[in-house]
Amino acid sequence: MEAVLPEGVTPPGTRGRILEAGLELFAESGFAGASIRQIAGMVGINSATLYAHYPSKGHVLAELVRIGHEEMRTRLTEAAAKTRGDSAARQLAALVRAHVLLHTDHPLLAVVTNGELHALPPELSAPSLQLREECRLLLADVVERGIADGEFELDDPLLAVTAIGGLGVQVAQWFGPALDRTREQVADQYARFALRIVNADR
Amino acid sequence: MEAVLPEGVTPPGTRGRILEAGLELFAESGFAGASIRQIAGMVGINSATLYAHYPSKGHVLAELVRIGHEEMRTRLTEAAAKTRGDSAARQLAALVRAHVLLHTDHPLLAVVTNGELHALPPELSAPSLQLREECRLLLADVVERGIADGEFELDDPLLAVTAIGGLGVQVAQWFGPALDRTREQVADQYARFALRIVNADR
Amino acid sequence: MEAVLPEGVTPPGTRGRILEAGLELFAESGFAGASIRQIAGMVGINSATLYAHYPSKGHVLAELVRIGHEEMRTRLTEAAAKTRGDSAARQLAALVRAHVLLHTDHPLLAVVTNGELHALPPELSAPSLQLREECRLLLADVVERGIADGEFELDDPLLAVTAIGGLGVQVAQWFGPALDRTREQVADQYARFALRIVNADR
Amino acid sequence: MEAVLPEGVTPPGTRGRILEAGLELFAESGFAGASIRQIAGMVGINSATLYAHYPSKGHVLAELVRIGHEEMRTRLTEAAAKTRGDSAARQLAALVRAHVLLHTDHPLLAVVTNGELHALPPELSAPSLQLREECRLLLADVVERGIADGEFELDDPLLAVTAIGGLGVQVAQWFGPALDRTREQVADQYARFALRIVNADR
DNA sequence: GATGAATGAGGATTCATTCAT
DNA sequence: CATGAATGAATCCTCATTCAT
Repeated sequence: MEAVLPEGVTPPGTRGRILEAGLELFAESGFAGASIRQIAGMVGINSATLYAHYPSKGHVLAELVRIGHEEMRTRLTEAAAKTRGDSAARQLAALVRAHVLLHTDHPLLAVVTNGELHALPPELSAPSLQLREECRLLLADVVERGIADGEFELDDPLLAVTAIGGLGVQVAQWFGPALDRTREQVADQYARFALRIVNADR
Repeated sequence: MEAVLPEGVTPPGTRGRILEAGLELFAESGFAGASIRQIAGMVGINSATLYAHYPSKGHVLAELVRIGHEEMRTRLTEAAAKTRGDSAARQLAALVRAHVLLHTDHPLLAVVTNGELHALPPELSAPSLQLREECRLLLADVVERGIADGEFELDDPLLAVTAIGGLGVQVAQWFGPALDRTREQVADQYARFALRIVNADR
Repeated sequence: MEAVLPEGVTPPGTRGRILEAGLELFAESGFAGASIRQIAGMVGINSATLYAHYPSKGHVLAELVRIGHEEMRTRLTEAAAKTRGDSAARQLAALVRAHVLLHTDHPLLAVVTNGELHALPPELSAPSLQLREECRLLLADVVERGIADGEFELDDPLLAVTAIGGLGVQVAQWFGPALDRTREQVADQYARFALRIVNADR
Repeated sequence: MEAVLPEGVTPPGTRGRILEAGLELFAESGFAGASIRQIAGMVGINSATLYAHYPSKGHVLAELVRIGHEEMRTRLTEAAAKTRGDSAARQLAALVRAHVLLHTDHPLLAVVTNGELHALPPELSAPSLQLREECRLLLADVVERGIADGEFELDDPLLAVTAIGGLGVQVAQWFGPALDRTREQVADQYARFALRIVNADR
């Protein structure tokens, strides 16, 4: 699978190509399993040259993780903003659609962002953890509003939020050209699943 | 988190302790990130001694992955057997409950089983991939039966099966004593989410 | 004994010093008995640095074996060329002299070249084996010509060629400053022995 | 090539099988290149069991080297004894025949005996070095007698002795079923070569 | 920016050997 | 006699990183 970073955030030139190579290799082999020489080899530079662009292997991962989380925050925030004032159901659907599309559009980035965060020292992972919590709150707020409005019906809202978030995350594990569904089809279906989970799809 | 292997499958003595240490370390750092010396250190043996029990680091992982997939197959098969003849909804609930409980009871094993399979050479991963497909079919069959019986209502059964499967898998990422929910509570809620996804919870 | 490589073929700098150290140690302890750390220690570098110059221990041996065989081919070919048109006896003497001098001048290289070839994987030893066969043919042709011309008298030319070749090879086992013979003296005597073996020294 | 030890000297049972396996492996890979586990594996015993028969890997080699040198001494002494009173030429021929036959009959043993002696600590190699010198003297004496009797004509007897000895040693490198010569044919030819070297074959 | 050479630490694995059973 | 488990030392080699050029 090709490593695609979100538009506009990839640094130009060698820096960007290092990031793309790192993304692909970290996704495939994990942070520990990918070597600086592999990354450099994929970029076509000497491994020492990498240090002219990033101070360490960890900083390459850190930038990827940051980009991944920022992209998530951006997309979810936009989705929430665009549906401000709509019913909780419509807003939830928009959030889930955005979340799923994030994972269909950047599956490798999602895999690295979610799966390799543990490899970062706390001071590098902290900002990402905060973004993640922000996003969770975005979702949780909508669910709570839906309950308050009587739109949703849930015994355990926290588990519902967790489940709906998990649904989207899993998409990165399997979405690809092998599947004969478009990103839109998956997003629509998953939004519907979410509405059903909160019992808004009656 | 303590590394707990399913009952009855842990080899006795040093072999079993190696497996437990490997489970914990592979879950925490990934296959490449965990060293043979770390594993041996956790067991309290010299790293060379490990080779009296397993021919390579990969074989330790392979056995863990095999155990994980066999436990999944066992539990799902049992759940299906116990509900043979029941309505598709009851059977789906039983399968999801079993799937979720697998992930609450052995979260580390699930993380390793799902996340480190790629580190195995194909000949060691093939048997596990087949078990995984078996389990997917178990779930898919129930969903199809539910549709045929008019119990379930779904536009895209394949995506629903994927989503329901993904729900359970994600549980391993967060379930733990920090959460004030019992394994049973999570399983019940998730079973209900699954029924809602297939629109059987009307 | 000091490890002396043929003039002009030693790579400059560290690469060459690695080769010389390898030569000495492989000759003394065999390929398996010499460690990469010993070689590096003799050169005065870290053992990891060796891999900046050769991809593996085997490649160090391979280059030595290649140099040894090429030097043999060069010397024998030159000797044959310089005596083109001479009698078979004179040409045989020239070949044996060249062969013996090769072994007095580079005894360690000969020991490694002949004795450690088996340690190389086939794809690395094949070129050397071909050079060796070339040299054997050079000798065999002269002997056959001598027989055809009536200069030599032999029941079993193949065994004679083998014996004469073997004579030279053995020189590397004992020639050294301890012996009070010069390289020229040994070469002259051995050339004479060869002529006697083919019964040209009547 | 099968590892054949001289008759009557192989210890019975496991001890002997260890010796044969060691012979084969030391000949193929050198002392350092052959492992105790390989030897044990070839014998069909656990590697620890080997220590019930030999106190160390070095002692296995030491016994092989001792057997090899004793066999050489035995055969050469017998050849000399059987030709006591004969002309120097006949005795030289007998010695060379015996020497060559030793190397056709036990090529692996010769390779190990000559090529791996350096791997032994001095106190284990000393006895063998003495046997070797004994054999050299046997040959040197005959050559000197031939010169004194006027049978042989040599400028440099020492080199001649070395050359004739070397001839035989080399036989172990190539003699085998691939060659369409019998052991007797090789021995006869080489004896003749030796006589020619000393110029007794006029 | 880029590189080749260098390094100390550590990787997985094998070594010869020991010992309780 | 034989073994399985154990070990400390050593194996080859790769690691991330540095630095002079």
